[in-house]
Amino acid sequence: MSNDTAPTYRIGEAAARTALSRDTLRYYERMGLLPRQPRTSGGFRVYDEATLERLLFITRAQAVGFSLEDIRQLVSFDGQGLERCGRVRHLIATKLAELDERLSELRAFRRSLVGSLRACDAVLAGDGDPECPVVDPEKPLGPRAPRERALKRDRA
Amino acid sequence: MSNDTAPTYRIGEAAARTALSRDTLRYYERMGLLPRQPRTSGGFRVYDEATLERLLFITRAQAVGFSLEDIRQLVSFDGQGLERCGRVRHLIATKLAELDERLSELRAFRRSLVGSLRACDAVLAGDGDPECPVVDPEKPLGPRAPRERALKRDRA
DNA sequence: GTGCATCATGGAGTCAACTCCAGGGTCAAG
DNA sequence: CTTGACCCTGGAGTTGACTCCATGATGCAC
Repeated sequence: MSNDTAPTYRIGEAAARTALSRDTLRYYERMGLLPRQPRTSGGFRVYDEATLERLLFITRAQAVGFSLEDIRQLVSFDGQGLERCGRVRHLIATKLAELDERLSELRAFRRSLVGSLRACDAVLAGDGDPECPVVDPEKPLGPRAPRERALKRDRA
Repeated sequence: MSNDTAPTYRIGEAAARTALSRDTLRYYERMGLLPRQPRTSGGFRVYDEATLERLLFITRAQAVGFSLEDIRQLVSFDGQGLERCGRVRHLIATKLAELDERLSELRAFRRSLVGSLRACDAVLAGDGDPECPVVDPEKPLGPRAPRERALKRDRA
């Protein structure tokens, strides 16, 4: 039998693999987004692959606009059985509806951005007045990444 | 000649019409998201329709994930002429690219949510183990509205 | 010309989500 | 068995985006 036990990581590795900071991992644990992680005899947190998955899930959820509290509610249903599953289903359905609303907002905003881009091009091509149409009556705006999570070292 | 001058509003009306608070309007002005508004002789801010449009634009931009700083950059190019338009175009193009990335994140997340919903349904229908698949290895999450901006009165 | 709602300003407070820090263990290498 | 990298906890600090407050002026109705 090959000795392929599932790999585990300490907080530094886990942080590197999830592109979060060590402090953020500890913070998530305090906030209940992760259960208290198992520790080594010396007290070091140990992360397994499933937990890293969970962290990536959290990151994606955040990136699309959920608060940590929202996320906590979803992942903290750590009871067992069908009754829990029913509640989770309900939560997910709710979140899905919210997501769809956000999606259509995003699309509407995208349309207005494209419109502005074209208006800009028209102005730059010399058609009409040299008034950039973005900053005046009908101006669209651009999106932005949810957060700069740059893994700054934790008191190296 | 009919006396149809464009309507203007004081801050309370403007706040009501944009579903923002008075304080938020003042805050946006301080932060440079709006130019300093014209005042009545008594010093009261006056808002016109174009400004309300701008506020709605800001709200939409925020709802899809932009920071006020992002938005400020876009709306503060209040110079004139083609050179400004070129810069604005560049900014918009950048934001558009970011937006598309966010859109695909959202769609990916949506897929994972739908998958979880189906997994929940399967469990609830009695197929397989009664282990809700959401909270374990492969759990998706739901989205959330950007912010609850409920127009609390400004020291009514 | 007196009320009363509405407004102004400057500054302090709040909340979420981190981020940093001090003081002190753990552990693998040499 | 010392050293340097890494980790622990508890708590304070930071940033963005508001929100609230005290004090005082406006403005329209009666």
